[in-house]
Amino acid sequence: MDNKFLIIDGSSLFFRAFYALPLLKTKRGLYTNAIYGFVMMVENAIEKVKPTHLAVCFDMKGKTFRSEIYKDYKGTRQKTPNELEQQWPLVREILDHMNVKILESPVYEADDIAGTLSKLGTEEGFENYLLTGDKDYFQLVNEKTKVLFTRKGITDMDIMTVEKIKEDYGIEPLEFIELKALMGDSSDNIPGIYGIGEKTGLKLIHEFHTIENLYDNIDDVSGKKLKEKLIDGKMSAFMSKKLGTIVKDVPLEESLDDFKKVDYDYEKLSELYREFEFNSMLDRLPEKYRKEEVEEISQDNFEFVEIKDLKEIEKDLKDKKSLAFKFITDGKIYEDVKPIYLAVKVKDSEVKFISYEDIDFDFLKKIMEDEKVEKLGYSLKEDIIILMDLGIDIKNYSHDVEIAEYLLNSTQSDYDINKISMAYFKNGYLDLEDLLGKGAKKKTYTDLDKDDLFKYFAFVLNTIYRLEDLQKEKIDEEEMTSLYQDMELPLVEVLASMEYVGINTDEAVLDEIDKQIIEKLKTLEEEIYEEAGEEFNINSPKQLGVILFDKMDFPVIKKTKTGYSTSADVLEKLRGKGEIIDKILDYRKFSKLKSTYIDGLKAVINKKTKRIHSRFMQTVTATGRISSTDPNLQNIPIKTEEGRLIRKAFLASEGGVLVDADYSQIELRVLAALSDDKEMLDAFKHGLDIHRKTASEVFHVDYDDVDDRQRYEAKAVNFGIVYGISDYGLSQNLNIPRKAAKEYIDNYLGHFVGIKNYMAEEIKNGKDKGYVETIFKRRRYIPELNAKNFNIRSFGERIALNTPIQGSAADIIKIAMVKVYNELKKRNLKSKLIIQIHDELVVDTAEDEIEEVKELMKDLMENSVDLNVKLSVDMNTGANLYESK
DNA sequence: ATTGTCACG
DNA sequence: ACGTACGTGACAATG
Repeated sequence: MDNKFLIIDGSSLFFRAFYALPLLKTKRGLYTNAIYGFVMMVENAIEKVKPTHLAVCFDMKGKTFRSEIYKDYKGTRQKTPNELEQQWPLVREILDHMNVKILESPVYEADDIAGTLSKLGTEEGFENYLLTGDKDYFQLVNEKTKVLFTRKGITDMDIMTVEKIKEDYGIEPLEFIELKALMGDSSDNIPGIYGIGEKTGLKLIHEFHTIENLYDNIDDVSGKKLKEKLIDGKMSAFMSKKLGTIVKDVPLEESLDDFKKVDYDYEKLSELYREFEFNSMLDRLPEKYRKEEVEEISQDNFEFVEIKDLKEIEKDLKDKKSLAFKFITDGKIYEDVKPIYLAVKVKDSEVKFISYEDIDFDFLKKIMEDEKVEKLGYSLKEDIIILMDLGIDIKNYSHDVEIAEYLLNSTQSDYDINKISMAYFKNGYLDLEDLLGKGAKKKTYTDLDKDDLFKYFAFVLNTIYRLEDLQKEKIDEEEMTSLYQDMELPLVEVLASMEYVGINTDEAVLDEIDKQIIEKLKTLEEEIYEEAGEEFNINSPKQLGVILFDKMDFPVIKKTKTGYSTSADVLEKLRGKGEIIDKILDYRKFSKLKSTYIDGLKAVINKKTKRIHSRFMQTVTATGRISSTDPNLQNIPIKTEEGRLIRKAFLASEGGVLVDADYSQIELRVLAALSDDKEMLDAFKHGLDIHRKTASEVFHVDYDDVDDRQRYEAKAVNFGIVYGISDYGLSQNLNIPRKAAKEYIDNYLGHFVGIKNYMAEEIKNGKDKGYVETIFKRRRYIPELNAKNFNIRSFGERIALNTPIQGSAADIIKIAMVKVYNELKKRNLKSKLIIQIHDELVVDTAEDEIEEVKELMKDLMENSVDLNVKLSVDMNTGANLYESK
């Protein structure tokens, strides 16, 4: 058999792979796109060439002999991004396990080594293949040497032979050196001759073949301008030729025999591919090294039937007491938009579709409320809301693909079922975005062909079943089964109810406040223009910055990456230096109130019910908290009186009151429980004011002698502890010197030793395991903890400290929510849980149930969990949110 | 689509 | 020596 030598230009492939692919990231936060693309290209080339010999060449960092010739060589190269840098050692690790020889030199570049190898190969009569994305290699092509030139993407490859080069460029391979001498190379910062590009260059080389010959016959060049350019650039051309010529006699220790291809270390490769989540790579390995979970999805994934009578599923349900379902709808039922279809799949049966109008709702109610039939779904909250509207009380729903995936990795940006599917399976996907498009032209389900629509939802329902066991297994392995079944799944129904019920909102109250705000804004606007001496857009930070810092010469306190910072803390520091500052702060405040809380809220009041149905989201935050959108009801103003007035628009339902219950210091209590700090536990046990207690320790004064300022500062220290403290952060917050902040912290940790130890332990633990967890085993992976970059690592450490605290508090209130909701339901009370604000619950309470509700809320919230610290709940009632808080 | 700002816990 | 508090969502301006 003939010897075939595959020589790989590692550096160029690595860069090409990185820029050709989106930034892929593993669950642990490892970037893998360059590695993936690299391995893919190498494997493709190996498959194509079937080499007997193999080598990879890399550039090393630092200067090479070319820098001696021209100091600016590669001077235009930008710093490699961090995401790329990280992948570098991992590629080498893979190559090691592929048993490929890696060559690099402090003096020569990858192409010089490759040139030398191809020369060696040529001399021995090998067939040589150079795999690269760099055109420079064309000069190495000869009868025995071809270039595998990667094109756009990572799968396309051109095979460059002598003939192909002649055909494409009309010149000989070696003449590429001459061409580059003339046109230069911007990526390597080789100058060439100014004003000569590929076109002119090719024409000249075609005619004169070498630059020596060109300059010997310079008078034969047509065109005066061009001749001038050539004469002016002669030096540069010859230097560029030197720079652009690939060296072919780099001294090497290895002989060709050393590059003989050897078998891979499959065991190790399989391990790495798993870590990198390279499922398709695993498939290329011999059978016994493949990943078991990778499962082929076939076309039946998309099969379905349409039915006219829902009862057709009844016989299937006889054997399998399990079904997945999804309503297909373009809107919200509480906005009077009815679903178009219902998709159902009884386990192991075909997916069935039925028009919404054709549904026998009594039958639907029967199966949905049948405790013996388990239900599965994806984004079940949406479907439960629809069922609620139909008066159906779903029972025994046991899996929600979205919620499950969120528990497995809470830091993803979305939980699109197609993306989840791609992470578990190999093929057979349908992307909703491909179907509906995005942006302004986004279609609705109604716009789609019925066939496309059904195909997609058939995929969804089939995927729910395919994922069920895999996700549940993982959840079990990570000890989150109880968290999933006893907390998150029951909560889905609670959140569905909160969204469905909504909160009674009085638009007239908002209109009244609006009138006053409009007046205030008008006056402020005029006064600001007056002092600025011109009119401008006060809402534009850019324009405001110009007025304040260029025109009016206020001192610049802080800059953002685009210009001057005009944020409130900056303006705060400028207070007293001019009346305009206070006016801008006021203007900002009222402008915010108007846009977000007057206009914004008015726009989302349901016309028919006069209620606002905020969507409470369960899979958004990295810590386990719930979030609220459209509108966000978790950030209604309270800190300033003007803003707080907005709360008067949120009313109890007719004749009732709002009962508001909030946990007192829940995060600090959680911290006391987690750290088991004796002092802190003691303080809570004795019902002390925790900020006052902190102040007495930080400032070394008696508990009773703490003054207001000290308490205020101690409060900031406590916040800092919860956030993962830094002296700088505290100093900024309190506007005190960093040294003073450091002293506060040292005093604090010197006294609360349990907390100090806990913090160190938590960080170590996070670094070792790659994640931290809450009291109830909710997990958050923190790849930042092992970053080389100080800032990123510090950020990771603060996350490691904050997440267990914030997350455990979130766990606690979630448990309380489920208990309160279920108790209200069990007792058949009219009162409904309608809002959660992280440490606070609001129940829209019927008048005759007030005492009962207050009692049960306090009891269930304070005793929702069993901790070594007491939980304390404060209660308030009122006709509206202003009064109940 | 991104940035700056600001509302909340 | 590094430059920072943790977690969200909405809006207006601007690229």
